[in-house]
Amino acid sequence: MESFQSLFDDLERSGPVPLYFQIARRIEGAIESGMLPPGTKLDNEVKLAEDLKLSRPTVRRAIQELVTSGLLVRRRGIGTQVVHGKISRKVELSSLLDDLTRDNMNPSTVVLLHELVVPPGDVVEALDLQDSTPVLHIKRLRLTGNDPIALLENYLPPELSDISAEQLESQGLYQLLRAKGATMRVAKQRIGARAATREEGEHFGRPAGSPVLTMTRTVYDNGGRAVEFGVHAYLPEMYSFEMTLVDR
Amino acid sequence: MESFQSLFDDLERSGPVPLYFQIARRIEGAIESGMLPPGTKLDNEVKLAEDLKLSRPTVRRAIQELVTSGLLVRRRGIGTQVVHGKISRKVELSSLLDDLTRDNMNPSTVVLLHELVVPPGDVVEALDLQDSTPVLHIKRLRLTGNDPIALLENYLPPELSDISAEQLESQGLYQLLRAKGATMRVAKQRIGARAATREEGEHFGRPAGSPVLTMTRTVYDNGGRAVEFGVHAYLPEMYSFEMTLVDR
DNA sequence: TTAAACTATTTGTCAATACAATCGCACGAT
DNA sequence: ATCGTGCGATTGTATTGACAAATAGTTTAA
Repeated sequence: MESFQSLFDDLERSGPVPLYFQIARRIEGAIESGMLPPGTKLDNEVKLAEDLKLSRPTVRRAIQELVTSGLLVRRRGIGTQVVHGKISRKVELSSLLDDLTRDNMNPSTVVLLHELVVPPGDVVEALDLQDSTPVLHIKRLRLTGNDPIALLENYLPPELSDISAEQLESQGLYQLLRAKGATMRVAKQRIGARAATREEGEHFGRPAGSPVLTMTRTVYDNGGRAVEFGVHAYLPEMYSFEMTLVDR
Repeated sequence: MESFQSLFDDLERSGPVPLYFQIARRIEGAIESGMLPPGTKLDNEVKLAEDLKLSRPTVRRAIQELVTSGLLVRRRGIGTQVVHGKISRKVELSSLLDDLTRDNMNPSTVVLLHELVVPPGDVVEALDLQDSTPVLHIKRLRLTGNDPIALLENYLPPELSDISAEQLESQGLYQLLRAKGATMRVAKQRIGARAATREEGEHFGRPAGSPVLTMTRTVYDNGGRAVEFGVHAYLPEMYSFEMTLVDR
């Protein structure tokens, strides 16, 4: 609709951050801050490119990023609009701890188990292990304030098994893995539900058999090697998965 | 690694299907058929473009599609590889009926409720309704063979409320909506768990209070207008959500 | 009056090119 | 033997240019 050139004033044209990314971030910010309310029509790509003194493909790529993530909708002959309906953060390859920290939920972690074990069959398959070298098996209770929210069970491959229980209480697992140089590029996960075990019930302060939300996830690095295998149980009153889907 | 030029023989250069899309589909097919096993290195973009007699941006866009959907991994200086680990179909803006049909699960539908109602508050909000015009409220039981799998409750906005119970038993809701010209571009959904109500328990053949997996979804069309609002309960022994996440 | 045809606008697709950044590896210096 | 250094290979970013296709609105014709 209008011109928002001011939004794009100080683009770093020679910095390490790609131009298309800088633009995408600013538009995203403008949408989330309410400066661009739902339904707003963006300037057309040609004009935008002229205003920003950039090429059309660069502008187009920035817009594409936001279309793919569900913030914008493009229609040929019409233009580009901010999506109606409040769109929330999608499911990302992020850690529960990061999510809770970002939302100021005051998260903490209690390590319940920390041992090296010979991997059971399902873990061998999930991590695609070649032999029976012991792997690190951990079980953690995640809380927000004093309220339990999830019981997290994880297996780590031998080369990433030198993590201490103390480290796990002070930092998130993904933080630690990243610090060790693991990349975490692709994850496969399954979300389901089942009745709580007695152990889960005790930690959650609920009777055994009450419903829990479950998520099992295997994370792979750049080279396709498994980095982590996790079986998580969430207290459904406290947590659920929210996501935005876009049809392309 | 090798040359797969044969894969790309008869590209329709002047048809209505974009070239990058044709290429992406063929690579996808080659991966799923096992012709390109996990870890296989694709030819580099420049060579691929030469072989196909296309520009590099076009080839690159085809590859980009598959990277975004988690089938390929690209690394600068290294090349493009087929992702390790069997990657499954991600959560898509698809209907349960389509999924079950594709997997030969012999699905069927029983319409339990079909009525016009003045929309309750949460529905007004979800569908972003301006007045209290009655909306269609339906409740369906979805089965595979003779086994119940889900209880589906939906609300449709007034302009899409002329759908009969008979139509719903023979076709999927999304099929019907599409036939009415609705587009369904973006969806926002939440996956959680809770205890089954008495009604759910009866339909599922389980005691009330046993765990159910829940999904609430609002679907929007091109213009950002809400097309459908659904509250679904799944029998967790029969169904779960599987998805692949890619970090970009 | 109504329907068809045209037009302006805007995104979609594709090409050809240039240079930058990163990675693995071989080679060489210490 | 080990640690850098440099080089080739490959993807990442960005520009410019051209034409196609879809949409909404306007004008024209029946």
